[in-house]
Amino acid sequence: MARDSGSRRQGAPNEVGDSERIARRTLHDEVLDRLRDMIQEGELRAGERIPERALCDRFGISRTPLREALKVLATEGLIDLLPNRGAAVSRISAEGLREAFEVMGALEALGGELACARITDAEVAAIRRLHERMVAHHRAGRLNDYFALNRAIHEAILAAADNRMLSALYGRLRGQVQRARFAANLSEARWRQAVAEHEEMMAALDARDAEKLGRIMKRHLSNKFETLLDVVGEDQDRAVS
Amino acid sequence: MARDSGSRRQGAPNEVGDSERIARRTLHDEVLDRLRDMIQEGELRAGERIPERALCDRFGISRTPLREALKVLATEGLIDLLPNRGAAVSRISAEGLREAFEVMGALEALGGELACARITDAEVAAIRRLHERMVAHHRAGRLNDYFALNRAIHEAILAAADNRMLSALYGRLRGQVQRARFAANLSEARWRQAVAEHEEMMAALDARDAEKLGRIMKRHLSNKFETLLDVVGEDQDRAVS
DNA sequence: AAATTGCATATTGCATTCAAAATGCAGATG
DNA sequence: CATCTGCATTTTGAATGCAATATGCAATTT
Repeated sequence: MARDSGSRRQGAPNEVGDSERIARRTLHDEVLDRLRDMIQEGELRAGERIPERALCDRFGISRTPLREALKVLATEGLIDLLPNRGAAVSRISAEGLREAFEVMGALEALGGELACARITDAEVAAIRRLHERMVAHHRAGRLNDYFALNRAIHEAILAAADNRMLSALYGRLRGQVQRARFAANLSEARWRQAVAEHEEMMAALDARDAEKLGRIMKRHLSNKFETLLDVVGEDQDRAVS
Repeated sequence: MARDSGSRRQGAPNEVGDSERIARRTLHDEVLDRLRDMIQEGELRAGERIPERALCDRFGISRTPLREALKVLATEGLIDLLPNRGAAVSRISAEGLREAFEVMGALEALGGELACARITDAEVAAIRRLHERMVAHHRAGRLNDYFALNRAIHEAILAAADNRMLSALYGRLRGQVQRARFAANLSEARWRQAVAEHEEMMAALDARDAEKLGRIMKRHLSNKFETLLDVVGEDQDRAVS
């Protein structure tokens, strides 16, 4: 297929900062990350077909590594594989969104509970600082900064839970869900409520009250889902993303 | 590669009972299931290398669909992919097992809670019958039958929770974990305890007490993990499976 | 004799090729 | 005029081929 040069390339050299080690990624891995991003960033829209050939040309690779990446994306739930008919970016139904949020709620709660048992004082202090900054962003109405800190806090708690499987699973679900960018619209009331819940979370975390933190985080996520439904509107059948 | 016949085969026709629809599965799907089984059944042991060529010969397929299946198994966590060095059945560390059980506990609890809200009387009655049969197996000391019913009960509760994502996730984790066949040895004391917990579960389910059922199921799984650790022994570093 | 180097072999990653299924469209049929 | 049939085109599924990396072994050096 006369590619840029007939020779082998060997992955973007060293994207991680790991200075000694020479990073040598495989093409399918690279493509996988790239496609995941494209889907999550909305560059590929839900329901959109993914013709193999077009992407191959775009990435300058052959179909083999691309197809391997597609199989993986399918198991991650980001695309649907229609036998003999190619791949399409998966649509998330309102139903699927509910399911994802229910599971994420349970995972967040678990993260909170485990974190209470395992977190160090220093880590709590660090999260506290993130929290203060987040509250400041709320006061100033800086939604994007608020979301960034919000996410950082949830990730810090998960990290403190010291369960890689949990973090990985949660990350995957968030990836599936965040395509529904309810984020953009958030009523002032909902926003205040979310911040209040975060205050509660901090209190429970300070007290190392696992039960309580778990409950709050579960409720927090449940409310997040309600917010999303508000934004999406009433028709339950419409694909959300 | 001179296969059995140069021609295309088209998957085992119609393994599902779906009588009208002609099932036409792809090779990689078929291989995927087959490999998953082989790993979970212990036909491929943990740590064992998986040379592509050997499996291709064995299945009578080319490397392409096999490699696609391997990529998927890797994302499912059943195998590790070493760049340029092939695949190996993943070892589960005691650490990984703990993580998996923590997550499964949260998922079971969620399943129980949701089930309480959504389950019908008929479904409860059906689970009750499964429960009675399971108890009978316990009394008679039929471990395998007990396990079968045990699993059926947990699956029925999950099904009643009406959350496909939850069921799928749980199934995957169980797949990773069940290779550690602690099942075989189970002290009488532990067994009695498990049955007692199931009694509690039934009571909570009858009362539709979501909180309580969730708590019990979480503890149930936590105990299951303890049991496993008993069997595995004390050295934390040894790979369990 | 142990360690190291160089080479032959085997295995993996990817590109390419070939076959089967799906898609689109023109003409035929009612 | 709408629908159906048959063929050409496109696209997917799988096999094969080729280059690069890893592996194993023997000869060499100290």
